[in-house]
Amino acid sequence: MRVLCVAEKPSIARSISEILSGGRFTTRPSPNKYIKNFDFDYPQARAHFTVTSVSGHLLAHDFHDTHRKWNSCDPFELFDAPIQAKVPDDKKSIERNLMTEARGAQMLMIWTDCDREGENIGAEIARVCRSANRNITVKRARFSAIIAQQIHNAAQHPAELDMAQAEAVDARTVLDLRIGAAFTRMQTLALQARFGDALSEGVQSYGPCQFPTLGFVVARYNQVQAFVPEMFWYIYLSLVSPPTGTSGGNRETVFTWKRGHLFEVEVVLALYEGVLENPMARIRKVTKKETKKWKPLPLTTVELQKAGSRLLKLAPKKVLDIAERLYQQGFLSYPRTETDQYDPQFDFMSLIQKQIADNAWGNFANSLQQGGFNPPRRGKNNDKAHPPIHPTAHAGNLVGDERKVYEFITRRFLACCSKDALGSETTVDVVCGGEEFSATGAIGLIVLERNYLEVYPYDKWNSKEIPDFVEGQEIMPSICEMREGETTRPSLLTEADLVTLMDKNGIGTDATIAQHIQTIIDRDYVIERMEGSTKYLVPSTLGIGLIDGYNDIGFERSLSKPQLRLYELIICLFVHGPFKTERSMVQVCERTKTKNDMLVESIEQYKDMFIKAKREFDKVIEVRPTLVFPPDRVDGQY
DNA sequence: GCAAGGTC
Repeated sequence: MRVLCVAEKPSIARSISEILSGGRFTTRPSPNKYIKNFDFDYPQARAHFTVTSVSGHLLAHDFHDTHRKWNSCDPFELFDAPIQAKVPDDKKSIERNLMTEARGAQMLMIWTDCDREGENIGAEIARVCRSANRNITVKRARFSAIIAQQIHNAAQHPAELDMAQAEAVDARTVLDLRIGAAFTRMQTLALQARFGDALSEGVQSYGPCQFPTLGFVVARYNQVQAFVPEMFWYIYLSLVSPPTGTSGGNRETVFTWKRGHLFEVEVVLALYEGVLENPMARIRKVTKKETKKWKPLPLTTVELQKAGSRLLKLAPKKVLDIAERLYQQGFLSYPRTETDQYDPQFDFMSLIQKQIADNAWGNFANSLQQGGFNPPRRGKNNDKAHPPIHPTAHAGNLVGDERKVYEFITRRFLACCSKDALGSETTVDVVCGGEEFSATGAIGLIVLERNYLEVYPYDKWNSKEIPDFVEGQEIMPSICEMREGETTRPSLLTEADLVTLMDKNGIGTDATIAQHIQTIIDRDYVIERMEGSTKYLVPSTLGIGLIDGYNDIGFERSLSKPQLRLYELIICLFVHGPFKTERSMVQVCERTKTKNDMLVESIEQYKDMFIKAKREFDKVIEVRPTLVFPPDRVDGQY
């Protein structure tokens, strides 16, 4: 029997071939320069295998020519306009390859990633192969890691494609296109009609991911604007001790007030006067305990992007692009992963070995090999497809940002394989005039073993010595004052904050979060502002106008707030059928519609929102154009 | 000139 195996990407096709053939396969070119066909016998299944791949989705969806031109129709028609799925020109060679290979095979085995999109790509592959060979048997190999045992098992016990998941992705695709195109054209054309091309250049896009993303930025901005500082008062108590042998200058030990700070000045004043009456402080308790600073978790895509923004000062999109390049050069593992736990069989030692050559961290790698190795911590996430991001080869010649990203990932990997840092923390509890104070944490810390910190300078943990105190000892504070302060304004969002929010709310995927942030910047909805060394995201007048505008309309289901997107409901229905657990879904599901009814109904809901939005949109830009553009632009001085 | 999702 001849079996045609098709993976989602060329690298997986090669890995599968290596494992199943034990390294004995022949390679044939395909009409596509990135894709190779691998041939070998697989006696375990008494078959001849050909393994090839696609490169992500084969099909692209768009409207017909009759609706593709912006002025060809009212944007509203896009909710019902026919959508065609076709193989774009640059993928035609991939399609040709599949058809040729399918003609000579009795079985098609789908090896796409085991996620929803993978199921959909699998269905695309099956359609193409069946068009060339209508009798071909279609099977699905299920695997969660590129490990020999799993790959063999998948090859020998193939299952079926999950068409429900594949259809759910079709629903998502169609909804994204309809909603995105309709709202984008409506917004853009309305602004152009009111302000002309010169004022309103570019595209004012709407998308079910980019708008909630913008919504986060605007919500934080509004919080910052609405903030009113509040006064508070507290008692400041400290002891200044003379310098010791090693440290120059006086050392001040601050005892923080157990009450923190209070907002009633009279109350603090009364307590403070009590302290002043009897200012001698008595050491109530001295506690010394071992403490740890935990080494970092194995690296996921989202964490890489956050760290890249916070530590390396690179935009999330840029970090991901660089990681992708390094992956293609063979320096890194696959950079899009949600997994923060290593497989128990993972071969750490040979990867650590490869880093011994490095000038900066080679010695540390060596120490891990000489008994310093400890298994990495295990996080809670596993996408069952890819391991955490780690270096796969030593790269000595990188420069600039590539070097920075590679260095971070490598140091992170070595840190994961090391030990937690150990320290000893002293807490001193003090009573003064009936009030309790204590000095603790960073103040009384002695770092005993730096361990992973030696290779991971991104974490800071430094000793801060505290004078020796004895229980029962009485001291006269050097400073005992009532001080005042103000609550501080929340800060604007950073890119790292935004990545966290999107991740938590399920906006986009690990591979697309960075793109959505880039989109709202490219659209001039958001401006990056540097303050010191931190980059903050500030919404533009346009961004605020759009979000506040939609919020003011008061949709039942907001177009701008993070939420379970409507089509997520449909996907759930496609995949699981009606369910009753989550409240937000109950309304929809109790009606027990069929899947197609659901799709039609949700399009109807979006149509209603569209009509309302268009009406309000026209009204807003007519009556208060400054909500959309800055006053100087509206007045023509721009 | 529109979306979001794959990947090269």
